[in-house]
Amino acid sequence: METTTPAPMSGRKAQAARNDQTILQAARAVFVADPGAPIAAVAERAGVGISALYRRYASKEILLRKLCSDGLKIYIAEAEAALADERDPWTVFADFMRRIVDADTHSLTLNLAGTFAPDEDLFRESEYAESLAVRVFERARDAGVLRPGLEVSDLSMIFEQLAAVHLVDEERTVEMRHRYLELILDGLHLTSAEPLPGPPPTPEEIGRRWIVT
Amino acid sequence: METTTPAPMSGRKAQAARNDQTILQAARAVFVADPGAPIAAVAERAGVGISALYRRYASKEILLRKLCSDGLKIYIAEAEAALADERDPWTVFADFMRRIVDADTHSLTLNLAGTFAPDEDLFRESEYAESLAVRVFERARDAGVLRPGLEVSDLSMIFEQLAAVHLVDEERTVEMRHRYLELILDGLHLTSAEPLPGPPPTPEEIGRRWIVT
DNA sequence: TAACCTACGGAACAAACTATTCCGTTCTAG
DNA sequence: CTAGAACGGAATAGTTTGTTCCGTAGGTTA
Repeated sequence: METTTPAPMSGRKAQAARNDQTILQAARAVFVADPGAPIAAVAERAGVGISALYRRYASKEILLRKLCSDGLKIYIAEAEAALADERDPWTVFADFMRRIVDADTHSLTLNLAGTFAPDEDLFRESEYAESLAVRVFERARDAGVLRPGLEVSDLSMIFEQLAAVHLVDEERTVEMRHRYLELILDGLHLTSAEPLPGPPPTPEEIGRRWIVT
Repeated sequence: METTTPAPMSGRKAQAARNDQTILQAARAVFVADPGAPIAAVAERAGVGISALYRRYASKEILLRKLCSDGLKIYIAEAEAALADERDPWTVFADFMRRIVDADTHSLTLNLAGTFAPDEDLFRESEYAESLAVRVFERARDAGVLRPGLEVSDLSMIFEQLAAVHLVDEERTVEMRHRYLELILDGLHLTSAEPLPGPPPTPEEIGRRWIVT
């Protein structure tokens, strides 16, 4: 007899499936708080043994890549959603930024840059994500709702700045990030203001930080 | 016979005095780039041996405190200069922020929070610096040149965000920080805009991050 | 039920790293 | 010429951490 309920919620398989999630969440939380954290800290936070980790990820580096890759997938999904959004260009753009800040996809980027060797796959995903970001940005710029002189690469830098906001309480941290995001959005929306000083970061300047030494 | 020239620029003493500077600069550069850097990295960057370091600072922690303390002294000097500045309130305030970003006093703060136990002296200096910042801020607020709802504690958070901007080239990094500082300043100067969302960080939330675990 | 296999907990291991100490050397002042 | 300040850098001793290994428990199948 077959049921539509996915799994009896007990049984070894279900437990393992749940651990899949728990471990990834724990890993994210731990590495965002401390990029150099030992793998044992992840296991502890997840409430599992170390071997439960190694069963899933053959090495720390592979786990790190997985986390980054997941972050990119979220970023991609949000960017695609923004491109499908029919509301007025500024609202779409601002909401995109708000959702990225909510998803906190840049905390790992910021902390882990240079600590592990990017994958071939990771590289491809990253390129694709960037190409979507370009389209989201250009749509706003072409609609004339952005301050002159801005570039897509400014977005990366802004996301990273916001990811640097850190209080001990996680919920308050998110609140604070939104506080400063609104401040920045107001600055970005000043369509008749002077361009910002200094040439914007080049894609190369942004990418070079990922090279492992 | 006594000369007014401070030192013959050769001799062991002069060399040592020069090393004092070199070592501090090197330490700053190294720890800003990597807060967990080994002390040997500082020596190498300074082009001296390890014992030249230990002759001056009995331990890594003491060196770290020295760096922090120096940063605070600069901050204090800039704040005092701002309080003595007679130009219009907004210019004074904005220039204060620009100079703090130039001095880069928050890179260490941001990176080192929680990695060493603050001194009694350090604590006092920090309190004094904060009290000055309050006065600089309140002068601007009372003059009505700030967006409503802002608090002094917002300044700390903003400085830390800007300190998170990092490219490989140091000069470009400073340039980028100024780019985003102008963006933020425009937001802060929107005197008739809506207050920012979420309660501002409390002094306690900001200070708690310094507790060593 | 019995054999078997998956997922797991966590101790044990080995490699790497790093703050600090120590000793021989160099250079200068007197 | 000599005492000693300043130094370079190897050696030390302790800690940290990624990964492996082995024994166990629960579920599955025949």
